[in-house]
Amino acid sequence: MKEARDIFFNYVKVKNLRYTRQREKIVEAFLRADRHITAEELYSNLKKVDPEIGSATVHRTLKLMGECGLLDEIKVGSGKTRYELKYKREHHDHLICINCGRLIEVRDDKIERLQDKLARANDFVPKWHRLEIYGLCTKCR
Amino acid sequence: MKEARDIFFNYVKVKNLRYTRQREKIVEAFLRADRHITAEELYSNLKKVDPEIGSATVHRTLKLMGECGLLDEIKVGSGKTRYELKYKREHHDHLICINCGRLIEVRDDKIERLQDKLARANDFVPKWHRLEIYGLCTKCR
DNA sequence: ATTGATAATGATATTTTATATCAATAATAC
DNA sequence: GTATTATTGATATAAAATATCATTATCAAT
Repeated sequence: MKEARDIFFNYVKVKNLRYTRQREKIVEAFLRADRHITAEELYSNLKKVDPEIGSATVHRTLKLMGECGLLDEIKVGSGKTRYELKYKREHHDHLICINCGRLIEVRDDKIERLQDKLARANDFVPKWHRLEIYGLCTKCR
Repeated sequence: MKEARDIFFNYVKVKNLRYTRQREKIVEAFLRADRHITAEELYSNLKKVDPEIGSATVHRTLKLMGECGLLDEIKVGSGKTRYELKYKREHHDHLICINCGRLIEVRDDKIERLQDKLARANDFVPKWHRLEIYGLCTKCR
């Protein structure tokens, strides 16, 4: 996943920020990580390999990644924010199991188009959206 | 809005909970309030009239109202949860202006049906959903 | 109406997640 | 190499929600 990395470090350069060891490690760990990871999980992953990284820096770097469009914040359920890689992935929606918490990614182009139409019909310029369908997954019903 | 009130107090009765002065006031204030109110806002509304009500009780009562299906929790943006009356209102989605924060309620039956279909196609039993479309409203574009 | 069991309350403490502070350090331009 | 200043990590703080707990209030049984 070389390109996503480059997006980030290009953003850093453009904004006259600095290329640091920590940022590099955090970005790479994020790109390697499971989808929908929390800041805390990412921090503890990194901690194992490199105990010299602070959680504040993880939060700060995730924020930067958000600013340059690399990830989305997903706030759902327990108040813990989850971060999801956005760049170069097709947009998708989520099915969320209310019993076990499983997240399933789905997509339906017809829905996407209708959403756009709906927004425009209300004199609204859509930029992005979030659709979460709550219910029971196969295992839990 | 008598019926919503009754839903709540019926739930209280069924669960062998108690009918208290505070619960009554909180529920009625919520039903009178603007849509998408926060716990804090509701608390401060109540405080003006009845300084004897505690914020913990407001939170607890909102939770109860959620359990009996009277309201939805909307977690968006700032980490502050907003509560929205659900009972006897048609389900709707939200357009959210990323500039001024305006919330516009919308609904499209075709989208609703497709969402249901999408969930079932994934072996998922949908219970409810949330669709938020972010963008710019008329004033802000 | 009185009483007994116990649910509910409000004040406060605690938890949880994210952000701010700040002295020390490290990255970059010159 | 040096000066400038962004970044870091530890820690404190903020902000929202929940837990604790002694006291009070509800309500069923009498």
